[in-house]
Amino acid sequence: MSAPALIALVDCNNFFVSCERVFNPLWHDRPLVVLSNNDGCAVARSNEVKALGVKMGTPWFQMKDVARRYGIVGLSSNFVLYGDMSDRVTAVLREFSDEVEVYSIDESFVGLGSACAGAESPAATGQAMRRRVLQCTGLPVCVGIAPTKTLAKLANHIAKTQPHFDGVCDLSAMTESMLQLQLSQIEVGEIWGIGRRMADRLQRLGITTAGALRAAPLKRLRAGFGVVMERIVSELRGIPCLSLDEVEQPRQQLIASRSFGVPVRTVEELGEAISTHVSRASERLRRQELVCGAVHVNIATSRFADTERRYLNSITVGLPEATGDSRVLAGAALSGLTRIFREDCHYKKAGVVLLDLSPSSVCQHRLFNPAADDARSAQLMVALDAVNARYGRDTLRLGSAGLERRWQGRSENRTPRYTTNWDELPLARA
DNA sequence: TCTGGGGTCCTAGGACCC
DNA sequence: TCTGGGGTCCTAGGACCC
Repeated sequence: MSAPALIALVDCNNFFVSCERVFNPLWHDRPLVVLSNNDGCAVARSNEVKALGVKMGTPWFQMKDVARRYGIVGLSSNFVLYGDMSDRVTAVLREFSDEVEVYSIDESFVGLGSACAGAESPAATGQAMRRRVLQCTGLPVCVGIAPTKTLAKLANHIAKTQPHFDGVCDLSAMTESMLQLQLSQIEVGEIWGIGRRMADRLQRLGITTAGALRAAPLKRLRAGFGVVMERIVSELRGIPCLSLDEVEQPRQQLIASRSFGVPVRTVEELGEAISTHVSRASERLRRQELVCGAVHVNIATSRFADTERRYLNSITVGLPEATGDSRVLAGAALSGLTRIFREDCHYKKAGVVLLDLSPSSVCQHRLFNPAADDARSAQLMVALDAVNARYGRDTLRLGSAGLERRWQGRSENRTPRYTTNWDELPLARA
């Protein structure tokens, strides 16, 4: 059997910040953050800002003092620009290999089967990629090379954090003892697929590093953590469980959501916002040549509102026929909103509800690929319709009970709860 | 005053059927 | 007092990712 083909993970360094620097050299030496929508919080940080200890997702207003003291520049995000830069990086990578899986806006997996032909080593190919991407786009990238995706991610982490690797780390070139030494220095939470919760659980079992997880008994982990963990551990051992997907799959859902900058006080405003969301979503839907079979509307008060009562409710409206027609989708979304309100007795009594809180709304579309199995789509759509017709408001109640449990499970000191009962909300009356 | 906006996959458990 | 078992489909929720 031949050695498994190698995979490279090519990841742009501080991607959004680097994109901004390409177009404004003045910012090369300044500590920089790129901010989320409404300039809410930091979604990208330059190395200088990272060194100051500013965490990903820190709200801008909370770092204003630090920003003033150290001259941090905060920039509004420009996702059209980042998408364009991302496409350029992908185009360069395709010069090296036919097997390119665009994993996210700033990283791609690249199959090195053909890319290494004629090259002195996989690492040399990685260096060539770095030079070429920098030359063509101005963006710095790091490359991690390994026999599996999970190891390639860790290799990339090593390339980024240990300067003597010069931006390229090939784990397949290491001896077993060198590999184990590297992995034993990486916290278990750094592994791709291990989030905070899993990391906590593993740490309680004494498994604190990637090396320890790699050496832990597979069967016990499978029993305790499920199939996802089994795959991660196998991948750490060099057994590929996640294939390279070069062909982009159509989306299964498409979400348009925004937090409101100001409190929304009337149902009418909410309705207008939902129409706007639907129209944005439909536009993307059509651009991706998809149709959708159901519309999901979710409204919630601000997660940060300092009030005892929080409101969160949602509804799924199935469509008789999959469509991308924004008028039909808006109609479905608004009927969902109406239904949420109709099922509240307070609304019925008062006629008008004024929300004196700051809600955010989400509009979500479940999509079906028209080129795929139509019968399956139809069945699913009918099923969604059937569910809503059968259970009506009970569906909502079940949902809210689950959320309540979840919320209580997460907060230790105080247990504010979500309610779907308007009577429990501090509402201004019309 | 101000706290992002997208996505995916897996599993438990209920409804329903034979 | 007795109270099948196996199967499918579906949803909500939980976990993760960037």
